[in-house]
Amino acid sequence: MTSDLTLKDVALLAGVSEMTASRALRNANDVSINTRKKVMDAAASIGYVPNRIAGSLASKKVNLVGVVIPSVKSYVFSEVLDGISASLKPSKLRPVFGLTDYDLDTEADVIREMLEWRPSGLIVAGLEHSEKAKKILKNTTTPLIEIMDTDGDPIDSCVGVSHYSAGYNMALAIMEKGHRRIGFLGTKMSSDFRASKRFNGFVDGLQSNGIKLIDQENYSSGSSVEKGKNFTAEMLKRNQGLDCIYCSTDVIAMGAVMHCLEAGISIPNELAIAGFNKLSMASGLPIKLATTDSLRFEIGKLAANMILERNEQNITSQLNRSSSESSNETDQITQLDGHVSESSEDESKILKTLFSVNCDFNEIAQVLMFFRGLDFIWDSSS
Amino acid sequence: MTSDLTLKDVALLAGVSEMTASRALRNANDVSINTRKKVMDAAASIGYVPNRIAGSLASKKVNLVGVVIPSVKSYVFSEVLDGISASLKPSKLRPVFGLTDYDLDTEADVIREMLEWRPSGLIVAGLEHSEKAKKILKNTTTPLIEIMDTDGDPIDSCVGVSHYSAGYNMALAIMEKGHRRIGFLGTKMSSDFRASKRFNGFVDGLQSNGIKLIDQENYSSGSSVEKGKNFTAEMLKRNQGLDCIYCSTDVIAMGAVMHCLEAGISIPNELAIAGFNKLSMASGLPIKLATTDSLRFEIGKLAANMILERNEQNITSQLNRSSSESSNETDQITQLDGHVSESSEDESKILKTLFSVNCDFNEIAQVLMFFRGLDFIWDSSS
DNA sequence: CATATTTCCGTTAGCGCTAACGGAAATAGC
DNA sequence: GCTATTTCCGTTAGCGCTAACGGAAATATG
Repeated sequence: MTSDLTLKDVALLAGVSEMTASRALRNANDVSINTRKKVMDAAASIGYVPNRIAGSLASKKVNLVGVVIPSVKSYVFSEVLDGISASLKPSKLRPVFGLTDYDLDTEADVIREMLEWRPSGLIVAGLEHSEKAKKILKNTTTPLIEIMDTDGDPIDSCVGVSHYSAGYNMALAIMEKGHRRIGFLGTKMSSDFRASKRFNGFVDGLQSNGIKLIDQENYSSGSSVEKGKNFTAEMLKRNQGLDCIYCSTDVIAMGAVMHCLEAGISIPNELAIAGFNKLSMASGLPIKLATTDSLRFEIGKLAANMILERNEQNITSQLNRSSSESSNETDQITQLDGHVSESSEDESKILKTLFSVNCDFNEIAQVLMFFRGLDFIWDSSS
Repeated sequence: MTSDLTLKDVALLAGVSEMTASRALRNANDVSINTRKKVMDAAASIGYVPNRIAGSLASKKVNLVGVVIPSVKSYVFSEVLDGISASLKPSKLRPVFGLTDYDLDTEADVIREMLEWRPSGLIVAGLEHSEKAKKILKNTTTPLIEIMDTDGDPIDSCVGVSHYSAGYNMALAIMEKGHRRIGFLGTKMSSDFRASKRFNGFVDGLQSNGIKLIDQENYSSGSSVEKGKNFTAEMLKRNQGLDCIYCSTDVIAMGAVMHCLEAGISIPNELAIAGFNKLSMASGLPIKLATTDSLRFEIGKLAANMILERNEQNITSQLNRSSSESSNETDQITQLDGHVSESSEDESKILKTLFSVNCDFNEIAQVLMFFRGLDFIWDSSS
């Protein structure tokens, strides 16, 4: 309706210069209380909404954090987003989400699009990227946190859990409970690297005891309780004497539980079931699931905090720079740049501390396994 | 690492003007194949990433769609986001999400922040907003779609289902099945308007048959399977002879089912259970849930499509404008503005047709209820 | 009372890109 | 052969805002 209002309109109405109006609206210094009120009132009266595009261009500050994840449908990433939102809420930074659909080419496009906005930080799920994406990411000054996974080489910093270890340790826990005839149920792993790492870890874990998988089913497309239920039924039909199924996620494991409830199969006496993620909705099952906590909320929270820290660093280093002698500034900048690039490239990567994950061995529900997450943060910036 | 590259760098390297470089990179017309390749190569060789902030300011096109929702944790909104993403994917528009935490003041802030980016469209969950938010929304030229709900007055356009009707019709369906001693289980409704509308509709529906709720439990904070399970247990303990529970969401209803499975209560013979949303994960239950489809994906898809349509309209109307005589342009604009503002303000709102929802009376699973969604789109722009 | 300091506001000059126009070169038309 | 058209590229002038500086007015200092 109202054609777009600009600062000029506000300034004219308030009887001040554009600059003063700008300062007043941003709560910057150097404005008297009276004029500030005048400007505020003027802006409110005409319903002025500042143009962030112009503001960001002029100030070179964008205050957006790009978040690149495979999907929002999965119950996994939504909690990551929630953690990120929680961390960023008190700050000026806001998350912007991009979806890759588990496709590396799409991911590269999304990352590129994100960087075109010159965000204050970038959070990307996973350590696997296309060559194109890697090149872009290595070339950028934007703080980058790769999340969810730690099995691989982070480009900048990363926060996550080791999915290989999750699988490996779950295998050990399962065997310790005496199970030997074990099956695996999960999605096709070509595109879900973390699921595939869990699978590999699991197989290796079994192998360490000389045990091999009896059966495995890798169905395509997304996980669902229903699929878990149906495939469990099929797998049990195929394999007499199967005494344990490791599912690639809790969603599938819930389906397995559902089948057992329906078919009257006793858990874990006749069949043990393990999943991954520690989804909250699984906690309502009549039988508690054995699972590994993937610490989704915490990972999101921490990743966002790391971005915040980096931003504060940038701000303070800029302050230091401007407070020092203003002559010969080019040298100063070069030095700063040199320092930053060194610390983020050459510095040996530091293993920080960690989450302590509670063991969740549920005796009441008669379930058999638990797993202590092997989780760490990899931060090249400290 | 590389300090930020600009178009100038590319242009210099390619030996052309900035304008030509800009055109080449945007695949615009008026560039020969040779120079385009030269520019592309130059850009690739130095790893140039265009600055969208500057581009958007100059072209006055932002290509972002703001999406304002209460939460991402809830299994509900993630599917809406998915629908929006699906629709926008083939276009140039990209979704940006903002979370309100079911708080209207936060919502107003988020909406304002979104509009500061001058998005191509805004999708906001719900029809209830703070006065401040309403004022901003009424004042903006940005296409606005309010989603999820239709019980109320949309500011611009809306897509959703009637939650009041969902509750009302579920009550009718339940009574038709012969149930009379009915309880309600849900979250505190002060902040979740749609849940509260379902509740009111449900109570009115029962009332239409002279029936009153036996018991109700409105717990605070979010829904979870576990809470549903525990509160069902409590409600059954309090009320002998309760024969049906209507839950404010499927998540809670799943918990109710879990309790029954655990306690050996037969569904629906001893206790009928109904929910809302038709969540896919509920489809894996040994017993199918009675529920109402909230058409989350479809709503998201449609809302995004409406934004796309509006944008095409704007583009074509701009084309028409520029193709007509270029003199006296001011008049033309005024006329256009007048037309647009009239059609979006004064035009009587049109009830379009809609989704046809399949009835899902599940005989196999022995569940008793179904509901045909009363869903429509409210579009003031057509 | 003169000077130093602080408070406040305006002016200038961009941020990095693109719309719009104009003009030269290449091609077409007769 | 000269004009009309098309193809291609550059120049100019912003988009709406803010950083940085400078200067006047108000206040503090001796």
